[in-house]
Amino acid sequence: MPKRTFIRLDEDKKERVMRAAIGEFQARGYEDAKIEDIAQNAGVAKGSIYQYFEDKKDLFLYSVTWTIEYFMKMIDRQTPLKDMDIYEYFLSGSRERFEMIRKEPLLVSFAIDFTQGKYGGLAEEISRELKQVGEQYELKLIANGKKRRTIRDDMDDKLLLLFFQGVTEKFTMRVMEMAKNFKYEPTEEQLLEMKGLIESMVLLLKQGMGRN
Amino acid sequence: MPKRTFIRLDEDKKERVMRAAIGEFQARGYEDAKIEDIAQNAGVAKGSIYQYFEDKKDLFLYSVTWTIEYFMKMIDRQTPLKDMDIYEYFLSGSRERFEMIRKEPLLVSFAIDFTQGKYGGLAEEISRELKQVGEQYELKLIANGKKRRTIRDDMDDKLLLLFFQGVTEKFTMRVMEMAKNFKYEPTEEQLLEMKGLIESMVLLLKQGMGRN
Amino acid sequence: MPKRTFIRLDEDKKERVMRAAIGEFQARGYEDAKIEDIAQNAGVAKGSIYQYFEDKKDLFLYSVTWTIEYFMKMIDRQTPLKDMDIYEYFLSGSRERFEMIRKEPLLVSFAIDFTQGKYGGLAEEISRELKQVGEQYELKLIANGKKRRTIRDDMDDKLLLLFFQGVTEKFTMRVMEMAKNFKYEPTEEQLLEMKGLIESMVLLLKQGMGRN
Amino acid sequence: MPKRTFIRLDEDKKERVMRAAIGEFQARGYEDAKIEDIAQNAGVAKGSIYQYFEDKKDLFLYSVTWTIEYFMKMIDRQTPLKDMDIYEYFLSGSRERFEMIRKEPLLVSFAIDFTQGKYGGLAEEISRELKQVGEQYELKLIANGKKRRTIRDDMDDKLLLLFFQGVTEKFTMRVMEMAKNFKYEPTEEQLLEMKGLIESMVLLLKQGMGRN
DNA sequence: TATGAATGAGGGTTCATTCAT
DNA sequence: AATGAATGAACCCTCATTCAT
Repeated sequence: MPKRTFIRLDEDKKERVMRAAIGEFQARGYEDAKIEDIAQNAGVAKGSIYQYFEDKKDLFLYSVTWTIEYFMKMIDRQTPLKDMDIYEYFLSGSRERFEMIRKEPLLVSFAIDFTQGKYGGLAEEISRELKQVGEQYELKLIANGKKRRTIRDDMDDKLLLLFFQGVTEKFTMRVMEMAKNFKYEPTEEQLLEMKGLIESMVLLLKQGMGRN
Repeated sequence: MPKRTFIRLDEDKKERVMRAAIGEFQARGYEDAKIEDIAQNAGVAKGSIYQYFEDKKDLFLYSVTWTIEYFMKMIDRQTPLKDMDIYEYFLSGSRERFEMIRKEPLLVSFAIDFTQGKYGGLAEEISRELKQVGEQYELKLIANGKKRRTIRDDMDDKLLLLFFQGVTEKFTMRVMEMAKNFKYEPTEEQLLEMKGLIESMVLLLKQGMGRN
Repeated sequence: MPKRTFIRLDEDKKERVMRAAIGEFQARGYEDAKIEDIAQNAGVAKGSIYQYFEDKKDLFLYSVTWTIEYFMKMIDRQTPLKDMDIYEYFLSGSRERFEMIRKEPLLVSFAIDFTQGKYGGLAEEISRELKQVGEQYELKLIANGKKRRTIRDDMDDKLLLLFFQGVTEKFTMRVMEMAKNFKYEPTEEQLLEMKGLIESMVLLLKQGMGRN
Repeated sequence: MPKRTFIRLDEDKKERVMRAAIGEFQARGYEDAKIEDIAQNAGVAKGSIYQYFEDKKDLFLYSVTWTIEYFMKMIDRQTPLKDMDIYEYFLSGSRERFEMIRKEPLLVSFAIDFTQGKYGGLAEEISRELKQVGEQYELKLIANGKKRRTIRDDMDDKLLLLFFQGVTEKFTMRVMEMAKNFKYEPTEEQLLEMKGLIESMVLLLKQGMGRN
């Protein structure tokens, strides 16, 4: 819910503001984030922030929304995942995914943090939505897998989801950590290591929830 | 690092202060936590908090330490798990674990949060300790499992640990949520549901990382 | 002292701006009045206000002047009151006076407020003018009355003025209040009630300051 | 509604704070009044004001209440006015009243201002109460007068009240203005002038609403 | 000339920390 | 040692005024 003034801004300034905000929130947490610093980093005056957003909370909430939309666009651009096999899901676009992590570590870590509830009740409402979209998709993958007989059908979908999320979140975090460590282009070796990580994960997933 | 004054306090008051602090930090997050409210809830004067601790940060850090020590004691009290099978780990003692979650939901969720980095860099240093103790133990279970040939040996211990943690943490969270819903004693039915949850988890773990 | 730009505006826009300003000052008081709201209500851009007036104070001062001029014109238009008896003053033109209150409650109440000093020192200087014009006239009526022997001559004109103003202002306020309550045309009944009010007032005035 | 902290303060500090507040509100109006200046003038820290009052509005509201209570005490100390004749009301105790005006010009002018609605809607609630208390008393004086046959009985009490208030308020204002002009002790001459003013007023009142 | 975005000084408010009792 | 009042730095937010288009 930014104000009209913000909507009308040119893309460049909008992006500068949003990235400055996200950077500040991520660096200091919501309470400690200073509007003045955000404005400074975005290259605008403190007062301008209040021309764009109702208040600090509004700015934060839109930071979450903006990030979600950013990823939505990213994902849209990627191959349609409609009928993908749950195990293929990670093995396919993995290079693209690594790329994204490398190019947008700020957005990625911000997204992870608010999704995991690190911003307390603040982002809850918005991120719950995101979470559910994700869960819907994952549940569909699971249902698909049962139909294709690649996933065991002796267990409740909810339980399988728990298992699936537990494993994938943990590995994603691990990949994130690795990604943060290489500055520019990852070396071929690093990419291989990450690929190995993902393959192991898929193997474990397949073993665990697969129909053997 | 509380001051000498705090050390000398009688156990009851010490506990009241620590629980008030943890409750406040957990409810509002570090920045939003108010010393005044903590003092109030502990039934002491605001100034007294500063007789006990250097400052807010000191109080927070000790809240983490205190929680860690609490769990260390718990763990010590349990049957020596030395040679336990990794799958048995959850099935045995599950009732005890439920008990703890039910009796100390505050401490459990506080521990989960700071372990998972929800308090930003603040608790990192101290909580690393708890994390490592846990990890050491889990790695030992994994090594044991490999020896006993109950865990696949074609995969790196670190990767297996990741898998193990991902799954168990997610299920623990789920159990926590359930535990929050029953007020006093859980009904036999609720206990059964939780037990079913754990059994499914163990099954998935076994399938995934087991040697089939 | 509006700028040349304002002077050149067409009457309609000028009036919209002035009424918006007066409405805002009256509704919120000088300090709380927001230039933005005034501009909005006048249907012009905030910046335009600064093309018309030096600053907020300038706008306020001119609001006072504008109102005064409005009433001057009104008064000019009425039958020459030169030789009117002080008691007749209210009984004659009373319908016209009610009309004005009904048609311009905003201007009337604004005039009353700044005349009575509700805007602090701000309007003092300018409104003193209106006050003096009024007082001059009332003093003339009093002098006339003494000559005609309808007003007691054992009391100082200044004191009689005080008495006269006290009574008439209070009753005017009362009439204003009543006027606010009827939406469109006042019913004949309401007009009668107001007339009765005025007649009672005149009676009291006559008794008090008259020569019996 | 000051906080407990304020209630517990010693009388001297309480009075310093209240007078500083009233002085500031009276000098600059509500919006322009600065908490910092109030604190400074009271000789306390800005933050302390917030230990005493919820916020600026709370402080203002209590300033009104405090002033009212101050006058209540003053009046209580004076002769019981129970059965006083409406005309005697002003003639008796006039010297005491002048004294009060001279000694507490700040409180008096503050009281007049908020009673007359100069603080807009802010003090409305509280001052309405005060106004009604006053009106009740004045209506009683009028009823008494009718019984004693010192007030005409051919007119509605409400109308007589309007007349009475109009006259007395105006003259009170006039006396206030005069009082502001003498610094220390009023000269005997000045007292005489004020007395003359009051006597003229009573005469006019008596003529106007009296039974002749 | 009209517009509305940009600016930043100013002031209310919070709260960790200090201090007097 | 315990208390709770006192302090003031820090920060959000408002809005009159300026400025670029």
